[in-house]
Amino acid sequence: MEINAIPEVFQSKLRLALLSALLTGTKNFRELKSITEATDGNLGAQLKKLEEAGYIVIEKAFINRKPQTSCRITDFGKAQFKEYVEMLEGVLRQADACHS
Amino acid sequence: MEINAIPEVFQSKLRLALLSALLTGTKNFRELKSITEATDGNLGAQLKKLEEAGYIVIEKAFINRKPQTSCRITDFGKAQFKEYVEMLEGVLRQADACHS
DNA sequence: CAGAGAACTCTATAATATAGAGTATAATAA
DNA sequence: TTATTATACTCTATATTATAGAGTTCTCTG
Repeated sequence: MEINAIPEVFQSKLRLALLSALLTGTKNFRELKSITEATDGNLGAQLKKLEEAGYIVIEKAFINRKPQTSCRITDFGKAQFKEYVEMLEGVLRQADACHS
Repeated sequence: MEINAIPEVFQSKLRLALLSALLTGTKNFRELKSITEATDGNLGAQLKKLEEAGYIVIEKAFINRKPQTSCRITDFGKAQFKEYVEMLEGVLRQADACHS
């Protein structure tokens, strides 16, 4: 990943928080809302963007007779997240090398 | 640093690229323009934001009889960048722990 | 069928990034 | 002194994006 080509996905605090939450396991809409304190509308919109970008999958079901939207990060999403962090780590390493 | 409180500064590809470039040493306006391929207006605006946030210092001088704007990352800027990366590393570590 | 809970869609607003024109500055040349 | 040049800035308009919130849809319950 190039610093000049950072995916759109990572340029939003909320999307980053959602991905972070999902990295530790599948979560439903309610849980994500509670974790991020986003409004329904915004949460839905950003989840949709993450899905469209292939970072997560959204599954709808009725559980305990209530609708539940379950969100799971994809392998691609995980890999991209990791790549993003590794790119930043690379920047730091290079910076350290310059001053040693 | 908390995932829900990521500084504004990091929510822009261009600002991130500028900080990355400056982590390896002081650079002038021309160099940053060439590295990021930003327009003058946008570059000036984003550099100003970085300066206002205390991440960089901007120094103006005439070198070789030409005006030159020299940008340098501050200790605070470096520390924040490092904190940001470390926070993301923490997220990854936690995620790995969940699947081991 | 009415009501409740969940999550969505839609729309309007606010915030932000970006482009580009125009401007200020200092040095130099004439 | 005036014109010219290079640099980087300011200002403004536009485009993009995030966000809030109202209203809608859906399924189950009573």
